[in-house]
Amino acid sequence: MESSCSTFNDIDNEHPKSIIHIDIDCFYAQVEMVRSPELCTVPLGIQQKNIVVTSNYEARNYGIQKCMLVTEALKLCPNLKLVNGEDLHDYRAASNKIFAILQSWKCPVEKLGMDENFIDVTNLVQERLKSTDVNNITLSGHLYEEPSMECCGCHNRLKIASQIASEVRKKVFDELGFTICAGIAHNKLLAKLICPLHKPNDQTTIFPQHAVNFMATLQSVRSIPTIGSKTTETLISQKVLSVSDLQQVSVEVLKKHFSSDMAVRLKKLSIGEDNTPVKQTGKPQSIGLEDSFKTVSVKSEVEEKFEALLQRLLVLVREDGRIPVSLRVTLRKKDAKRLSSHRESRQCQISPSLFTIASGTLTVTASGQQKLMTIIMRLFNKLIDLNKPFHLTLVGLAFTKFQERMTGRSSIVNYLMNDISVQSVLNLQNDGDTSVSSMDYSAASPSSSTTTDLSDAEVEPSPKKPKKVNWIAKRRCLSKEDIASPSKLKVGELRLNSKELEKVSELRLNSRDRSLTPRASPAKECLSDASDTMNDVAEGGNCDDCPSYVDKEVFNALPDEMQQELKTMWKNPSSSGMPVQRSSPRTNKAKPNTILKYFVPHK
DNA sequence: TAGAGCGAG
DNA sequence: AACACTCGCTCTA
Repeated sequence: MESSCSTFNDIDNEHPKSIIHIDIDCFYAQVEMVRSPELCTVPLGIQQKNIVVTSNYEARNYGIQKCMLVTEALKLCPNLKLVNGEDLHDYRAASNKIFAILQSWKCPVEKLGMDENFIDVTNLVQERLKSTDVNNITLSGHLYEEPSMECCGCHNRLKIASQIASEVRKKVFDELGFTICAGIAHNKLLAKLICPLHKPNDQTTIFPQHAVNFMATLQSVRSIPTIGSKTTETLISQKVLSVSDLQQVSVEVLKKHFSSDMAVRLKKLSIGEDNTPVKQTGKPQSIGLEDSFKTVSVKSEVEEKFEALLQRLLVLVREDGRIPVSLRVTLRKKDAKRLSSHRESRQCQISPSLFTIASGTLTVTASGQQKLMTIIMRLFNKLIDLNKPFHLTLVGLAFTKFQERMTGRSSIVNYLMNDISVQSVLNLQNDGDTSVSSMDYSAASPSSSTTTDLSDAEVEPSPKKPKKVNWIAKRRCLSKEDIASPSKLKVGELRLNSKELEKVSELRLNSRDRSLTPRASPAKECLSDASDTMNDVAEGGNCDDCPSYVDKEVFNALPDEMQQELKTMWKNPSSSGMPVQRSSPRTNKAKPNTILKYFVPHK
């Protein structure tokens, strides 16, 4: 059942979007080959523990496969050159560099792990279409299948998208030396699934009309993203094994085992339909760590574990720069029945005043750390009855909310309290043509004067208001430093044992030290009290017009217009969304946000 | 809002 | 190959 297409050629059509999926070839191996070009000509394997996690194509000729035992791999290829890949630092750095390049097309980019990205080039395609002869558009790279009929105009759009994909691949190769694959389609699902059809260093486009047939070529339902192990199990229990099976089974049957929404979703996926948006990747919504072990049954031991976790976690939070306002404690009890991940957790709000911002650096006082430990153990007590014996196999700690999702203006205040961010903004202004100005969404975003209310209400964006949702998505972007500095890493990509973690932490600290302007001269320019809480400083600003937490040099470097606005804001904090009290309810009225032209908040 | 479950890499 | 770790999304009470 091929989807019927209209012959309309306007924007309001059936397949309006153009999505590129980017996949870096044998990522770890390429990082090593780029670093040491002599490795390019030999079979290379990346080793973690005693397995080869990936290999270059030279090695694959010998039959080396992902996650093969080292012994086995060496049998197949005695000459296999092995490089230890347990320290992910350089891989993360490379991943971030690539991400930065992808941002230069000024389209939403969503990072998926270290070696995959989605780019929504819909708007860019639309732009290019205006200055293109629609009768003479060529496709770049492979096409899954020649079209047998006209469609809504998506063929031309996807052809242009394929050209963009070529540009992307060329630029990444020219600047960093990485070869990558791309899949081009009108949605994320198809773009991702079509991507590996021609590997390595190549690209494939699929037109919507071939979606159903293409999906039917997939062996297992498991190959569809969002269908994981559990869903596969359930489907198999209904004799649905292949994607083709899923295409044929009735929604009614599916509804017996899945929610109505999920049932419909599964059916759509099976025929290649997917309307999930590409979400601009930004800072994580939670920062956490966990530690597993054989067993811990003593309270004091638990306390030590949490203490250690907290220390590491505070490093990460400091690097992130945002002030956490919620803390979660997780644990896993030793369960006779199943070792599997039966976690339990408790969380609570924490006072932002536990954290201090001094000279742009987030810190926690000793007493603040003690208070945090008290909170942690209180949450722990909610999970465990200390009067009874207990056996734990895992403890975890995570900050799950951050103080920053405030009004447009107050988010600017956050910028000024974090010199890394301010620098990134200044960079933006100084070299406007920079290739990594990820925050310029002028073409895609609604005119700023129409979107004034950036109040708390948007923390939970209403899916019914696409405009607002767009805005949220666009506000979630990385600053230049986020991308360039290896110290700003997505915690989710951290997968090291504790020793490695310590090493990385050191690296992060070092690189941060380098990236910050002064070494350590706290409170020189202003009479700021290091123990000021954010609330305190917000009310007690001095230093002429700018409060103590603002670097005066930075302030002076800002455009006059913005200086004026900020001064007004500081004089009248209560009406301007200053971070006086984060408990202030949703009283924010719409207000001018011209200042947002200069800042794009982290989140 | 908190907590659990699922999915991804 | 299975497991460990971290993060995001969604559903439910």
